[in-house]
Amino acid sequence: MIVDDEKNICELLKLYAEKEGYNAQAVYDGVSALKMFDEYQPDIVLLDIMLPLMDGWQVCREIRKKSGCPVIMLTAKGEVVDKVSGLDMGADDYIVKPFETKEIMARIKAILRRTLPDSYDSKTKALNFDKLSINLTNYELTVEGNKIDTPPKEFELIYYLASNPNKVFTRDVLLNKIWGYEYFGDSRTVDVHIKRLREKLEGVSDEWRLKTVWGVGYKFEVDKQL
Amino acid sequence: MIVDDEKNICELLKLYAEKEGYNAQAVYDGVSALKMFDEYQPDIVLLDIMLPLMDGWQVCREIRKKSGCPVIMLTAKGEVVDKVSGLDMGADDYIVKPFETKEIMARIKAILRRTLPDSYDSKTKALNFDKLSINLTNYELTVEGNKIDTPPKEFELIYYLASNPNKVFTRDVLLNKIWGYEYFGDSRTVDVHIKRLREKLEGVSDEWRLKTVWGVGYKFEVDKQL
DNA sequence: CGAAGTGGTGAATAAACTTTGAATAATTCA
DNA sequence: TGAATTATTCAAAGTTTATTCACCACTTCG
Repeated sequence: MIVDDEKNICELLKLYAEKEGYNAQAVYDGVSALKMFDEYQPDIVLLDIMLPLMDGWQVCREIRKKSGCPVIMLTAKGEVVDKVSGLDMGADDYIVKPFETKEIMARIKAILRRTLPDSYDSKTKALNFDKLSINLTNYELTVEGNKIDTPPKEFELIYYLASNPNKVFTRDVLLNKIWGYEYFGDSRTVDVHIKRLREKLEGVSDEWRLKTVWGVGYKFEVDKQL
Repeated sequence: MIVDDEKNICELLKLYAEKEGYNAQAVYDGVSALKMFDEYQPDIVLLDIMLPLMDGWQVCREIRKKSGCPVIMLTAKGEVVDKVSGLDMGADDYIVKPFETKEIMARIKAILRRTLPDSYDSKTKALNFDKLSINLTNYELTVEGNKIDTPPKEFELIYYLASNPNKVFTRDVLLNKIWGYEYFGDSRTVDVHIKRLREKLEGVSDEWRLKTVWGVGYKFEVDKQL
């Protein structure tokens, strides 16, 4: 997502981003930026500081409140910026205008590499594994292109597990992250959802699986890397 | 992890990092850096470009091959650097010497905020020894990359022992730390678990072993240091 | 309203792991 | 060397944890 009041700059960045294979959306003021952010759920934000309606700092702060999405600040040359307090505030990088488009793209690439899981494809906004694709944008799970019906909870569960492949999550953590509340009484809720997912994904691929870690929890296990 | 051939610089950075509450390790050449990297599994690396034995670029490239760990490059003022190709190569940020310590800390903080899991627990590190890796994040024990099945108690036992290599623990201590309660009556519980671990790890390496300290307890013994 | 889809529960069953006790082996020390 | 102490091993019994199932409650939507 590109936020800058100079439409030309937006245009330029958008073109370059698309040339790199990214999806790009541009908005021209701070308030629209926040709105778009919620709707569009970008993987990264390029954010000018001088903006109508709400300045870049405020926008950055608002974004930080609800998301860890990386933010690159664009600053006009000569603009006095306290880099330290800015970084401290949640921005991930600075670029001074006028900039080298090539440099911006390199920085975006560098940040995304670190930020997103290897299996995430920012072009389609989906997590991809052998024969399986998990797309948060449209809440869709596909196996070799065929849609698999997955109710919300099931979808969120597999999405969460698959965003951190190989990492074990306890049931507690999953309940908190996905169900979003402190869970009372014990129950086999998570297990049942795991079971239902397993049924649906049975025999699809042997490169990944929903694995039980006995006495601990579950993980989305993936064999090969790269 | 701080890598710089000027010990003073290392010292300075280390002091500041520790003031911020981080653990810091310093090494002074590229080869040691890679070695330390495997052992220490840092959360972030500060890496000078000019280094003895192997330069910063090469070190960065090697690190990238096996990990997404963030890397900040330190470049001497006037050093000619192609920022773009550098970022593209896997570095996450640049800092030009002489630097503001405050700025470095802010950047580290910014990167870690994004990089580390929600609840930053420094325990999510892997213990690595010759051919053996013990990874608490995925609850996985691997020997030369191959997973070894280990039930919870066995895993926790070897993890605990291996977190303090060469230190002897009595059965009582182990029972308390791992089983988590005062243990009454005598039993060979610990012994049995040790036995099963030994079976699984038999002949894997001669650089370490689960050693009985007669009349006292057990230790995870490692030959070489560093 | 009623059918279909979704989410959660408790109980039965199954699987995996841990502990125990006893037999055996190794080590220490007098 | 041999008695005493400590460690190892084994398999069976015991325990804990996971899976599954059937069912009920709740929501959604025609």
